[in-house]
Amino acid sequence: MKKSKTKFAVLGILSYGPMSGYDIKKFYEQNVAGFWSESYGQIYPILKRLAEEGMATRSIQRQEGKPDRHIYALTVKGHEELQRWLVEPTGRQIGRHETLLKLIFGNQISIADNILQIQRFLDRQITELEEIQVLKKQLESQAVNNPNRPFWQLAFSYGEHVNRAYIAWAEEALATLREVDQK
Amino acid sequence: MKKSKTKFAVLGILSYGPMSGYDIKKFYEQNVAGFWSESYGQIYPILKRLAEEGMATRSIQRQEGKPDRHIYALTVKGHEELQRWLVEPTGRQIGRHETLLKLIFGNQISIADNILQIQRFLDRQITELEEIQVLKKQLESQAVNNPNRPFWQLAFSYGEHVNRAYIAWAEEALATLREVDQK
DNA sequence: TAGAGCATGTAATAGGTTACATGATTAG
DNA sequence: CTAATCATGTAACCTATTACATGCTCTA
Repeated sequence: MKKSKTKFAVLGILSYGPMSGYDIKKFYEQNVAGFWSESYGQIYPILKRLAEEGMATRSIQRQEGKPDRHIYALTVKGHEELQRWLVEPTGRQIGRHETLLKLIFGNQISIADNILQIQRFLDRQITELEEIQVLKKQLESQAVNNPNRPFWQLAFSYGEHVNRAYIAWAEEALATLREVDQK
Repeated sequence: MKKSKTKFAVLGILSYGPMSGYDIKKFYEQNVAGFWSESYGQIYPILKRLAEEGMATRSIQRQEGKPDRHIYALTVKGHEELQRWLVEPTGRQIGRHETLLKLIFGNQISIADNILQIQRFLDRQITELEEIQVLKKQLESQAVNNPNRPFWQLAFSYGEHVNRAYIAWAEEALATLREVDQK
């Protein structure tokens, strides 16, 4: 049986403090776009289940002119479940990397088209690196006493390392292909 | 509507030459373990569909003592469909990186447990880097005239770059956490 | 003699996205 | 006046993995 990690992604940000499903979605979109995502279709049913299982409590916050907010807070049981997962060994991940998949079939298209694809990849990675650096600066200026801060710094540092590697590889690959093209 | 790339992964290796569903599975397991995977539950139905749509032809190869092999070969139509996808811009990928997800909740467990998780990650990346280098050496010694070879070299080079970045980050992160631990 | 490799295939199930429904407010 | 933001939730749909069925041969 394959196991979903969405439950833990939800328990995890609830450890930052009580929040709503809407907040959770926003959190993943705005801060973790690089390495995680969740959709409403997953978040809301799981929040409901967590409340039923005693992992979280639900309270309703009324608002004027806006819909009510359903605020979920971690219980001790939910917190223990989160910790159990956090210390558990993480299995090997096999992502699906479309650009690389296309690359190994590169002989079926022209060198120029291959160059174009890698150029697009490179551009995207440059943009992403800039995004990471903006988030990193934001973190550095605020939240000085936030106990989660050192972990976020490590996460952004990860993003920088990996993105720089992507960029270095793409530049090398472009140089190689341009050489092949001229022969 | 979300689009599956399995179809193109299948068309793609058929461009290397006619082969069976079993071969395709083995191919992805043995050569591309790092960035792609496919299961029989996807491969066989898709091969059937490709044959029905005129993207591939099927022939049966009888064997003694072993089951028959159903060999699929690309048609012109299949080849065109593959090329169409290969030149198409690739959208931004949002992978799900479990180690990083755990990291941003690191404040919920001890520093020692965080170190253990990153150490496991580091060990895995070192193993993977070695695997990539074995595959790279294999490629260098054989297949000198294979037109796909340069693309495979780029793919392995990608693997090396990214894995080295993983390793560099993990070592840095471990050093940082060990410092925090001593304070 | 148990298990792995060869080989094809399907059914059950799980995982996840997208579109839709609802409805008020605010910014451009 | 249109679109976005706020906010919750569900249904339809697609994607993908796992387990199972079948059955022969070779290796430990």
